Amino acid sequence: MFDNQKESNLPVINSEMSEAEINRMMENACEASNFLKAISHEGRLMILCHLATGEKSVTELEQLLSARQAAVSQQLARLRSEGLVEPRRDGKTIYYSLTDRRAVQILDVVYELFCKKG
Amino acid sequence: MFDNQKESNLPVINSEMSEAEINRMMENACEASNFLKAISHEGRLMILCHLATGEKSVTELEQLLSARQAAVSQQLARLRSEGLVEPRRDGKTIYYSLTDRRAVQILDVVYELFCKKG
DNA sequence: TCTACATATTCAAAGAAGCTTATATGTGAA
DNA sequence: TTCACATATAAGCTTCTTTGAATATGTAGA
Repeated sequence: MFDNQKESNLPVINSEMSEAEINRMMENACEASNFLKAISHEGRLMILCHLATGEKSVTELEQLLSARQAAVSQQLARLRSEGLVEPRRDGKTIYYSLTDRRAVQILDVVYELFCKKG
Repeated sequence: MFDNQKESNLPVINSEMSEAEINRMMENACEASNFLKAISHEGRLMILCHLATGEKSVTELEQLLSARQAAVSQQLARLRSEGLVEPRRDGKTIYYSLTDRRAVQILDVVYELFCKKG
């Protein structure tokens, strides 16, 4: 096993915590959990990766993911509801871009850990 | 909107990528997606947080999470099957600890983003 | 060996999430 | 206004996930 304390800046959780602190922590965990669920879907993860290189229209994303219109639109709806992306209309087409620096930061780490291995 | 390019080290994904490169990327996305799914469960996320402060027995985790024995054990089984934690037996009790630096790194970022806000 | 304790596993039920098909909305051009 | 295109939403279905209850495994001590 490796030594966590050396690598992590995570706070110590102990029994001296007040109930308020524990509640706040549970809320944070819930929020983080929702965020992670939103990005842990393979299609949505790929969408975020593609958007990280610049805004894309829905049709472009459909092609990049080889997925159907409705499916992509629903995945975008989910990301929108989490505040991770935002739409910009230009005529008939709608372009999506990232709005949340948190998404980019997590993606960076995920990219480090899963794409640069080996 | 903010400028992704300034903040991110993510690679550019363009149409000049070979099929092999795209396949590799899809595999990575799939692997990352599985990893993120494993940690995006509120209970499992809390378990990982608790383990980040040092190994804990199953009973301790049950109390910390106010959850039932079977539920905690199943969550641990999932984390075990993903290779994120490992058990150590000492007499009748079994202690769990983190085994995957990736979990700690993601947790660090998540903690930064969701617990230090405001 | 028998018993008690700690943990794991199995299985069925409940719930959540995702996809497809069909339909609706909004925009530009004729 | 009518049509065509781009996107969004809704409904129904299927599949995955999670949970609780019951049961099994493994260990220590009497």
